[in-house]
Amino acid sequence: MLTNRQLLILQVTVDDFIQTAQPVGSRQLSKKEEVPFSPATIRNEMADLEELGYLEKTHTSSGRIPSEKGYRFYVDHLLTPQLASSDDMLQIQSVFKERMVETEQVIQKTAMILSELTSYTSILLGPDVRKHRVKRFSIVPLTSDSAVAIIITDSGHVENRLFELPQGLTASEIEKMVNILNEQLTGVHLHELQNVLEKETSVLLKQHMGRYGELMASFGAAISGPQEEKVFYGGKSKLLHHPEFSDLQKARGLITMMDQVNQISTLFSPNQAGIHIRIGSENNLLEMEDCSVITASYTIGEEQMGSIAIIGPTRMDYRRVVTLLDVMSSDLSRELTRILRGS
Amino acid sequence: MLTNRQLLILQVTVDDFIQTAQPVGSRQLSKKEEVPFSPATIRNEMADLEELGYLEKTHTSSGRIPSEKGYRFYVDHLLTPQLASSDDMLQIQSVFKERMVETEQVIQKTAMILSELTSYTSILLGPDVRKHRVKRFSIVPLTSDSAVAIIITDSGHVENRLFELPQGLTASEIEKMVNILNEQLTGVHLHELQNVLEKETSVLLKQHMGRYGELMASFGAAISGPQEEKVFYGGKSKLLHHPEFSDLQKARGLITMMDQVNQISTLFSPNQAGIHIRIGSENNLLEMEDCSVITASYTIGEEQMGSIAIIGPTRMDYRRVVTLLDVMSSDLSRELTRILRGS
DNA sequence: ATTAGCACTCTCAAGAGATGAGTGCTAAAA
DNA sequence: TTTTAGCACTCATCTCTTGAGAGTGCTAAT
Repeated sequence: MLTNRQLLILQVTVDDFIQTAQPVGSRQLSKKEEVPFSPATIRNEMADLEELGYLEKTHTSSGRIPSEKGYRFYVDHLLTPQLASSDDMLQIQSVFKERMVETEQVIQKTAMILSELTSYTSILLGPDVRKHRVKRFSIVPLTSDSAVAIIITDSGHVENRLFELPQGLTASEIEKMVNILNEQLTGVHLHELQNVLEKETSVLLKQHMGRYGELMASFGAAISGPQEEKVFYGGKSKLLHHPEFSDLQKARGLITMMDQVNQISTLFSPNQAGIHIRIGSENNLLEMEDCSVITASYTIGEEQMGSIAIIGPTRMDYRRVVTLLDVMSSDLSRELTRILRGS
Repeated sequence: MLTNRQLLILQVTVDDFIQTAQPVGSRQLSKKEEVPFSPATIRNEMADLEELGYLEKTHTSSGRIPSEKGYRFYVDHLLTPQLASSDDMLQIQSVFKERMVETEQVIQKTAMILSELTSYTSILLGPDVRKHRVKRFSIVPLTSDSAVAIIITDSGHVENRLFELPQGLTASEIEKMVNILNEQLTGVHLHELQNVLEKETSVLLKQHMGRYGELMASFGAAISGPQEEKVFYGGKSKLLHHPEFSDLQKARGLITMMDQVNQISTLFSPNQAGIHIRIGSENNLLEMEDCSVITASYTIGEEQMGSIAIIGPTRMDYRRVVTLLDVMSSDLSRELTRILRGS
């Protein structure tokens, strides 16, 4: 168990390092009002904190910097909540002032403002399409052998896929098919779609349609295709402005990683409420060794819909980011709910 | 007018610099078989070429590097066409082997392969939506006061927008509206849509609809909203691996620029056939001072539809990129035409 | 338990050669 | 007249040294 003095020194050390990005020395610390001890005392305490694994040195005679364990402790025990500054609040309001009607626009703008306010990179995962329900089906033939299938969800999201049409299908057959689909599938979750289609709807369709097999092969494949969450970035280049990435090697790694969408999802905790912080190697990604990720999620109505993440250096301003993310996620939830449930 | 010997030396100098990224010296050049002159002779010629503005020195006693004017001359007069290697051809075929049905997939994959083959960054502008024609309109009410408008184009592209519904509009009124829209607007170019809607269709709608004014305010705004070309990137980080961007300052600038979609469009020449090369400052963008952009375009059927661009350092392998772009743009055109016009 | 003092360690920046690649110029060779 | 050899000179780069500065650990005094 740490003594109060050790807690104080750890806190001030982390705070200082977050601000300056420079290793903090004992003399420097003792000058601060909050720390009424002599450099020698501080040195002793720091040596103990280092032994316990909370602090590190960059070289034998440098000041100390927080270790991952140090950040973890700081985040878990020393992070006092804080109200968002009125300045920040104003900026956040501005996102929602325009009363946009497209969810994508709102999310994109949220991403931008977040990265603007934090000077880190933000990633927003778009609404999880698979949780939406079918509102309406539609099939529009394009040529004699291709058509586009359209699914409108209750949230106003529109999915569309091209698929091949078997030869000789008549317009009235297609119409019949659309009717059956609408009757049978309205209200079904998108992620259950394939299932229901195969098990239940197929029986009905088989009765009413010629060339059932061919049709379902291409239609089924089309609508059960990948429904990925869309990824929105804010300020991809912001990260490069922090001194920890003045190493080109690391900068390259990060940029490369951000271009690989599949890697991104590993950064998000399984969609759960509240704010989560992953520090450095906790991200299980080599490129993210020097980064921390703070995630939150937003809801539409009552349901978890998507996630918000801020990526910054491990030496990031956790307090500020947590505060902003907290405000932002609830504001975003409110706004999206307004759009989709009516104002 | 340049002598033959000057042409030779300029060509070899540019070729060599493109390969090695090192200033090329006279001694080094004279070792090559193609250049049967002594270093001293080459020095004299190089001095002349420098005076004419085709070559530069990085410092007083360094070898020469091509100036922008040098690259321009090289590209305009010294670039002998070349057949794509069979290895490259194989790679390119692989994009189209899978017979994908979604245009976006094809374009995205094209972007990826291009950047893979060139080790530069590729940008593909998606099909210009405004050139597509309306195939079908659809309106799906979501709540009592909002609906989603859907436009399906003849190319299978689907545009959708949320808009607000005036209170008390009945389902049959909406149906009537959709019918009118389909009758009147089918076959209209998307970029003429707003025009036709206001001038012609509005008369009809006014006769049959209650609350015409309110409805058109929000519906009109929705469907005439921005229809931007989608931008696809391949290998955003590839650029960072070239030595000219080991300067962090420049790297940052580039990455930042690529995130600003509006800047991207300035890189493309007005959509015209053939291959265009812009070197360094010809791009009129500060961040692109050290980059060249090579653009081509692809067609669907007969019509110019979108553009392909490769961004590399000014010291890029022009010959190779031009060749690849040539092959790729015609292959992409063929494939997209197949998808949309039926195989 | 705390602090002052001191020797020690390490980084960083500036300066001094040394090296090497390359140039321009001049005079000799072709 | 054109080409080439030779030579002095320039500049970037690498390495080594040096000194300053910041910080530490340890010991002894408070």
